[in-house]
Amino acid sequence: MTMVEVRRNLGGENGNFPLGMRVLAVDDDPTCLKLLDGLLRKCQYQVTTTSQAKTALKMLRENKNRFDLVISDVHMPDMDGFKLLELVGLEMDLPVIMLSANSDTKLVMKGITHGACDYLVKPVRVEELRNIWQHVLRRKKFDLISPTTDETCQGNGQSGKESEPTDNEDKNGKVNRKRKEEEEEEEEDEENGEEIEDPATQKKPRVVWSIELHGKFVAAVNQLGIEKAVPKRILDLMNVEGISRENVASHLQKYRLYLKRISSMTSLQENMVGALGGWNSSSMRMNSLDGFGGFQTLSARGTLPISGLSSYQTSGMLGRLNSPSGIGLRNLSSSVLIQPSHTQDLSNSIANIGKLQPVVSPANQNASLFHGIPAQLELNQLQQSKRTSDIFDSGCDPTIFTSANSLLDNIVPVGSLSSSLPSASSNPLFLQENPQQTLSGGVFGNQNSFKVTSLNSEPFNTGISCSNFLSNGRCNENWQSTIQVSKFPSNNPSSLSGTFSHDRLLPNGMRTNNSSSGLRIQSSPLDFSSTSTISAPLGDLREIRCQAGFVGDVQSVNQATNEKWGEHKTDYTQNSNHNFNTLNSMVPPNGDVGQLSRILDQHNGVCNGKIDPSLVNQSNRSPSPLVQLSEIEKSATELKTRSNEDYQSGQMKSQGDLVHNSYDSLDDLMNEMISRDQDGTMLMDGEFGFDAYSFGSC
DNA sequence: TTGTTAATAT
DNA sequence: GATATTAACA
Repeated sequence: MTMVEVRRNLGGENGNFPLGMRVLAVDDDPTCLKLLDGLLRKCQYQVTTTSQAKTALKMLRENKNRFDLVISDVHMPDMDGFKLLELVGLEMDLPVIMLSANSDTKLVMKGITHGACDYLVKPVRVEELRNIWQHVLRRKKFDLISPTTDETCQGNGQSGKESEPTDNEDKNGKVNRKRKEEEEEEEEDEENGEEIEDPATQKKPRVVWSIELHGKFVAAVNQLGIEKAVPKRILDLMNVEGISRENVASHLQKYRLYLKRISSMTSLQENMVGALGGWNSSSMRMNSLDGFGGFQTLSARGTLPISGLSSYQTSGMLGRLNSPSGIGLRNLSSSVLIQPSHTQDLSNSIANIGKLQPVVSPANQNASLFHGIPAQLELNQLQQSKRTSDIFDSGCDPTIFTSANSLLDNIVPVGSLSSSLPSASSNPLFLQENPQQTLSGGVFGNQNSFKVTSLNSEPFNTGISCSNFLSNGRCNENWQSTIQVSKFPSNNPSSLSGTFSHDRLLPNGMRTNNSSSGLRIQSSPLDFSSTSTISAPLGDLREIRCQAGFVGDVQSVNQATNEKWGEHKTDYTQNSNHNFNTLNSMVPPNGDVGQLSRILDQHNGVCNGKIDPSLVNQSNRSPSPLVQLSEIEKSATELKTRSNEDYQSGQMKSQGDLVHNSYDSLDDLMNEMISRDQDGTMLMDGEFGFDAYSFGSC
């Protein structure tokens, strides 16, 4: 309804509002009433008079639309003016003007608070009556704008009608007063047109953390290192206008919670694995271990497609042992930084986080990422398929593969790795070896689940951090940073259940003992958008015994490296956040994908005869099932026969799928895992859960 | 002032 | 419930 229409209605038949406005005048004093009548008529109002309040009320009730406004004396014998005011307000919601010779402020206040739209003091002047129409207009306008409020008012009136006047009075008074205030505001707006809001009350525009913005945020955080990432610095690094320190602080808060959640998920996963059985007593000890090379990356649920496999190895280990470590990344259009690190120098590593940045050119990513990886993948897959056999029972699982289910709500199907791999907009993470890292002894020394002989007790620490930012829609879900750090547990002779016999060499160059080694795949019940796993290289391992305790590696590592986090009130230490930092820091600023292939090559070379660990850790779902190496090897060999390109371009299918299905043959497994498009590129299954693989060793 | 956390708003 | 803003506190 337009204002014109409102005024037409207000004007009644003639449409010349306020001319002809229908006014009911109530006053017990005939003289005053007569005078009032005359004045109102002088204003060309349509006037009805009565000397009795009850009569007035009756008239109003008979036809609620008969009058536009009521003018009532306060003091009347049959009914108090305020009572009439109240009832009118409740029942008709007509504007009521109080009239009284008493100009006492309290009385005026009472009238207004009880809902009177005006309070006139006798003798009333025509000038005052000339503008009373505005109350009608205002009331009508208000009704149109806020029918609900009016409705409420009416409702209150109805309900309170029978109750004590005092109760109703207060209630009504408030309502009416509020209305009055609103009316005044409206009036102001009308008068001032577009009034400038008070800067003090003006709300800040809501900051939407777009992907780009978040990307800058994460970049800044990475650059600073999570430890030093404080709102102000982040803001400075982001160099974005329009956001305040508070905004950043808020986002940082959320980001931290996110990381924490991830970490807790990891812990949960570990715990579940341990609790699910399949782990013998010795394996249970793994919790006490510093953690063995298995680690996984987690990503927030969101839309991170991940595709990419890379392997890395610790530099120290590589140099000496050439033992390869593999990392599986499933991150398309996301940035992932992975770098092995040594536990001992976490602080330094963290400081270097900022240096980590994805550095792979899209063109090369495909090849480089997958180069040399196939074997490991194969192992994983094979093991998964063969999961029915319990390798752990046999006693040795040097290598652990960890895969986490995808948390991603949206998984982006990848047409091909090359296409899916980081584009200019995406920040793929890549594993890089850190040549500078040196192994320091002691890591393996105390490991229960894992025994390595000839390791020299060198600490082995690997870490991966992945940060994935997808370009797809939701920013919050795009936090795909995952971090995993794994430390190789020190070897604990007591925990050794067997010796690795290096009888067989896996296609990827890994040697495994049929009886003692197996792949173990760990899948997390939790969805991880991206998971990456790293296999810890076991350089000089002559004997390796593995217990199915790799799952706990991450946790143990965290504990080992949590000194810094411990400083925080929040428990970051237990989570992967810490790891994340470490990993990031470890990643060489300029690492290139080429390293992956190189690493892989090394891996092949190193593994020969030296490493057996091949456990694929299939997370919670089936912790115990293990695949025997022999079978794995066989499968792996078959896989190897396939073109290398296929492997490189291939992507893993969700682990979940794999888990649920047992494969009788390699082909089945492969089919299940990989779908290809016409170009021969692998297609990522929408429910792809195979986000990460971690290789415990070799 | 700044950072962190919790409460509150959207 | 997820996010963002704001308040409160160290």
